[in-house]
Amino acid sequence: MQKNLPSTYNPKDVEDKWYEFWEKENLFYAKRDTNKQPFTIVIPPPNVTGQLHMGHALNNTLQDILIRTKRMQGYSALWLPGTDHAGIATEAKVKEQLADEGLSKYDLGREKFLDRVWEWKEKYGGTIINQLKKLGSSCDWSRLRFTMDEGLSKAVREVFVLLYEKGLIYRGNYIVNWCPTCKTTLSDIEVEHEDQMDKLYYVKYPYKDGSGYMTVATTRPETILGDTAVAVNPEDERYRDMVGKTLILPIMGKEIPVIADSYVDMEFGTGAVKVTPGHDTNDFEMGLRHDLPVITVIDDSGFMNEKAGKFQGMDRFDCRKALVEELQRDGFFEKMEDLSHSVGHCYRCHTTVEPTVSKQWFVKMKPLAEPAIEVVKQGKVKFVPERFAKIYLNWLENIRDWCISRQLWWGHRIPAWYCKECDETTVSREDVTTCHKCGSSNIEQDPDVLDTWFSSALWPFSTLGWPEATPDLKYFYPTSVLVTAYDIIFFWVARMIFSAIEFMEQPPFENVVITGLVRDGQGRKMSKSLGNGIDPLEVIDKYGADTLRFTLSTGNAPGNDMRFYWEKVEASRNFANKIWNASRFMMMNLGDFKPSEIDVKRLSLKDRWILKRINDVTRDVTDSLEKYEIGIAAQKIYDFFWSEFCDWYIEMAKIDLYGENDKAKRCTEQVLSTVLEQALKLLHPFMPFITEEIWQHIPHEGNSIMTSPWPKYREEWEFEDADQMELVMDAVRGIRNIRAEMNVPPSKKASAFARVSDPSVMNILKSNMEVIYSLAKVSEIEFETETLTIPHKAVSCVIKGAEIFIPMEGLVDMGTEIARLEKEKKNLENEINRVNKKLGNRGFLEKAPQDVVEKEQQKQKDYQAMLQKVEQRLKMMTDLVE
RNA sequence: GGGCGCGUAGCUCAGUGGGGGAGCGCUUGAUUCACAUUCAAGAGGUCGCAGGUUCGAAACCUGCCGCGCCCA
Repeated sequence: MQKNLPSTYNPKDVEDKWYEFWEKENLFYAKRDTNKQPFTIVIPPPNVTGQLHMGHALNNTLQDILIRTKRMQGYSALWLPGTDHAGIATEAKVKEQLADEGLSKYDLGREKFLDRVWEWKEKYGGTIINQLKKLGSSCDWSRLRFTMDEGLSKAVREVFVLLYEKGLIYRGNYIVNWCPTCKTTLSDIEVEHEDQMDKLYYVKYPYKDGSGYMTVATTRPETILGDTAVAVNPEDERYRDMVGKTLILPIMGKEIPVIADSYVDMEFGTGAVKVTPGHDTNDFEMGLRHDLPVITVIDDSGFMNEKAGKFQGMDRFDCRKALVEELQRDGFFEKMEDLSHSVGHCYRCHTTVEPTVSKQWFVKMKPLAEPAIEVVKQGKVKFVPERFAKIYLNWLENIRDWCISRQLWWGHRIPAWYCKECDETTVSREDVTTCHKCGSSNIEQDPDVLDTWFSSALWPFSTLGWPEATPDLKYFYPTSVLVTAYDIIFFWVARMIFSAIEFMEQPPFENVVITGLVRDGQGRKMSKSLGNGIDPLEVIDKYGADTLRFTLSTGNAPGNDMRFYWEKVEASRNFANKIWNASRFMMMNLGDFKPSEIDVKRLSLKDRWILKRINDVTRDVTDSLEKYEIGIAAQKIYDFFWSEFCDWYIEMAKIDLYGENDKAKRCTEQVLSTVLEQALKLLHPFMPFITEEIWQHIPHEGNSIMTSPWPKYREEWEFEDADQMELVMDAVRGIRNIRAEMNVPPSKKASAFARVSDPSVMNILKSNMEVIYSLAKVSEIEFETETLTIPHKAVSCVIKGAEIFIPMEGLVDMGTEIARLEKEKKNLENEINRVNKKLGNRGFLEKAPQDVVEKEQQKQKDYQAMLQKVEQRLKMMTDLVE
């Protein structure tokens, strides 16, 4: 065994080495094995153009923890990786690059532009994959997929055609969200609503018959140019007689009707609203109900078009000002007020979204949403934590049709061809050259591409080979769990669920584990514009991937946001170092040790205790991971390793390891080695690199810890008497406490007296005297059952069933000792009061479970005995002072 | 306007029916013997407020206050 290891762990020396080893040994490869259960996770595909950020780091750490655990538990564990073509983002990046050369995408033309994007993808698309490897992700890279791969593109076409044939995809003139900067449509969820301060303008619309005017309130006067009605609520008394009258639209001078629609909020403004079906979603719906004409007055760049008359060519916001001035001049303006309201912005560029009417492709959502609602309601798909199911359901229950066409070039081109001769649309799996109706070759493919999420929605099955019935699809589908952040439940999770139900006839996964966001130290979202992002690669470079992983997996519950702190990183780094040093200790002390099965009959109390503890921890960690309580699992193994294994067991083990008793030594070596290896295995999913590095140094079977079997709970390690260790530990703590309070340096060995009333306690303490000597720095303990003559100048502590005294050789400050005893007395009295109150309550005795009552009764006895001893001692000390 | 979450030690957060926890920070002491990225000891909390359910509430229910997020 290696003995000359550095005293601090250096991740840089080991991480890349082991990752290469795992890859070389093909350990990430998931083999279809009918003797094993499959366990499948598909990665939420990061943008191919992206860089790893903290969100990815968190999300992928959690997936890796789950997949590594299952792999060790004997499943055929597949973690399927890949990237997403990210239409808008990628196109934006390449456009930027072109701009540096003074070119636009139109200068290149579609084909050449796409060549550039592919070039760019080949060059930078691997970045995030390599970054995932740095994190330690045990993905099956042989199955790497990309949403624009041939197979996935085929799946997209198949889905489009099938939905079209079923009438679930249609093309129509409809109101859509338009970004005048990105020059594309956005789906409803790509619009971010933000409150902002604006003005609410009150404008007079005169009646045609000259009987005065009606005042309407609007935040967007520029859209007056496209008004086709004014609406009031049918219940509104004020306007009952006005419905059906005709108004003259200010500035434009044309006639528009007053209509009644229950959508109108009587409380808002004047209770009368202008209706602009061409530029407002709700107005558009109202327009449909009342058969109003649709007039768009703003073009795709956000400028007023030819329908805007003299305002043509003006920016929409400039037009607003100009128009208000004109209204004021012409006497149509009544007043304006400040108003805080919610305005939609483009999620990419933050431009104010312009609702506009245009011809787009849509997915009819109602029929698809219904079964997707059912599977969650019936628990066939479960969210962790559950509350996210509500968010999901609420969205699907109020869903509107999904606009899937995007005015971009990078993406899956819509497989629809329009005939210029007969106007027919041909939708086809294969590219076509002739119209399917009239046979004309004068046809043109739709220039638009599909929303990137359209292909992401198919990810859980398209990546496994669908629409082909591949063996992978058969074996690994449906997947087991999806791990993703709450901000893409609508974008992605919901769409995967309804797509999978439609095409695979079953949901894509059983469980959805929702993660929160990683925020900065002040709780702000990490963002490029704020410059407050922490680069995970920087953390890995400075502290190692294991440290980053542990930082992200502890102290946080599913679905809750977490803050990133360097102090937390350091704490995790310290833990890695602790693991390193505990292992180093073992390697330095085990010499020519050969592992063999533990002989339970030879074990000492400390051995039985630590075996019982690792056994419990094994069960608890396994259970927590099973419930996706990853933070709890991490905390449990952390506490065990540091507080129990290192602080107590290793310290106690030193006695045997450095002692003369060969049998005891061998036994301790055996236990030490067994517990360490088992702890390393439990830690492996969290910290794969350091555990592999150490495991390879210690005696082991197999070629990697990552494919070694996950520890099992063992009934033969239950050891009912192992709790006796607590008594010994209490004695050690008691003595340490006295020494600290009395300022006795550890270099000064004290001798102690123990007055023990309980013979079984006497036995336990006597047979573990060496432990007390060593850990509490005591040179000897003299035991007495009866009235031991204790030196007056001694301090004492009381534990269950015993009193321990340490003579202080004239150094005792009586005042300090009395104060210390008073404090202890008060603590005990408090405990006794609490217990007495409980036991004095008849309801408690009658209704509480028997074991709880018994526990309290035992406490009452123990505390009273302890209090009595403290009081006696206190009386003696005070008498002495007087 | 509707919904969700959070409020626990100085800070950041776990805990969710039966003696209030962790990390960091703070105080005191310790270093040839795995680790100062360490060890030992300690201080610090009417678990946001008010009601209720219960033998028993930080946890469950209701209301309120404060903060945040999502949807419209």
